[in-house]
Amino acid sequence: MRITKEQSQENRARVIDGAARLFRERGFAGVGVADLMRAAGLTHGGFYNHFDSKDELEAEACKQALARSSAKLEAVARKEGPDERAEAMAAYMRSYVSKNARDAAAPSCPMAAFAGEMPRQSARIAAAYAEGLRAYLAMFAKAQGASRPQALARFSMLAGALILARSVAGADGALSDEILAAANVSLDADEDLNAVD
Amino acid sequence: MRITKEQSQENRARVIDGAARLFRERGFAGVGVADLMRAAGLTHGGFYNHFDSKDELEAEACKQALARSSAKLEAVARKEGPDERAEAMAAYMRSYVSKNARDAAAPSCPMAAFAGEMPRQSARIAAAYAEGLRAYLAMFAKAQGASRPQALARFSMLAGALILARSVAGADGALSDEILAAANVSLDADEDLNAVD
DNA sequence: TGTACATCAGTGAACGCGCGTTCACTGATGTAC
DNA sequence: TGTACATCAGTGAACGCGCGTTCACTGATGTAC
Repeated sequence: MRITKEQSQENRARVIDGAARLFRERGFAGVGVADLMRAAGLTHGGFYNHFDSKDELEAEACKQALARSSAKLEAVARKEGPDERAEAMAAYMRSYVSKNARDAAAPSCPMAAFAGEMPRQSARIAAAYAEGLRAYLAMFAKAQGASRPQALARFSMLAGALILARSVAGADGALSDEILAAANVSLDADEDLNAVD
Repeated sequence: MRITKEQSQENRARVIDGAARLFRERGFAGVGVADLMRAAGLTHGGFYNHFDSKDELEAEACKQALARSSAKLEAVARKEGPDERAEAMAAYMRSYVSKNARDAAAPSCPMAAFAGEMPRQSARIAAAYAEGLRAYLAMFAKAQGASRPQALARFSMLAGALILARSVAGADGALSDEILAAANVSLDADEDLNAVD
């Protein structure tokens, strides 16, 4: 049952979209090729018409997920006027460590979701991830307006809080909430500091 | 070839020790039962003489790794005099985000190493991890002497920086170094702040 | 524009491999007398 | 204390399952005339 080229391209895109979500939910090793194709409404046999290997799809999905995160931040960085931008960035950071973000099945932040697995991934995937993280952090620093070390440390704090809060969400909800709350307190303190300057 | 009870207990302990290291290096799913037994100088068949399942060993290894981290911190928290303790804690935190810590094959911090996988682990493992993290964070706050939200945010920053630095260590060493350096700058700033108070 | 043929995205069975787990067996240790 | 037997930690083959990947096949699309 041959299909049109457009349909095929659309199928490929649908596989990547689904993969980006499923990998964030269950990790790379936690999703099989059959799952990935099923999520796009296909059967597993056709997988290799689109990708050399599962590894290639992992790299593609990683690249796409990170690029989309950068794009969201770019919208913040592009705001006219420093006040408006600071406000948008504050909202972005608060939403980053919100309970909604923590409780989403597919983690809202692919950088945080994939970071732990990266040391054990292939060079191809690690390169796609590093490239995406570099671009994201550049945008983060721009949107934040502070010095680059400050921006990196602040993102580290947000990512760490999200990862830690997720890690105990099931077994100790109170501790998880406390970690998120502490991240918000830290953001408050930073805002006050900036207001004084 | 039956062996003494003492030898058997020692074997069990050796399996858990090796597991705590191997799981940190390669993740839970990345180490097989045969690997775990081989690391203790045994063959895979005897595994179930010591553990109900691989899952039980994962929980045991997790518990032990976290308990040892807490014990190290307790040594810091127990220092006499606030100055001596502050100094020891500053050294602890700097070592936490050092290049040595990042480059170790088995991550120095089991909390950071396991966090990303926790949302997908069994209740048994998640409970052991949450219990361990709760104890560790209590000790961290005590050793640091600041408010609990401040302590949680600071640990989030350190853990996030370590995880992110490790995630790109192979593909972008410069970015990885920059992330660690930023964490150190942030620690400097906090120290100055405390010195002023 | 119609027609005949080649192409190739998708299907589902099959392969090979590694893994967690089970099992029959071994033989030194532990124990009952 | 010495002896005979039961126990059980360790061994390595085997099982069953899921996974990534391959393959022969299908039939609608694309293309050459």
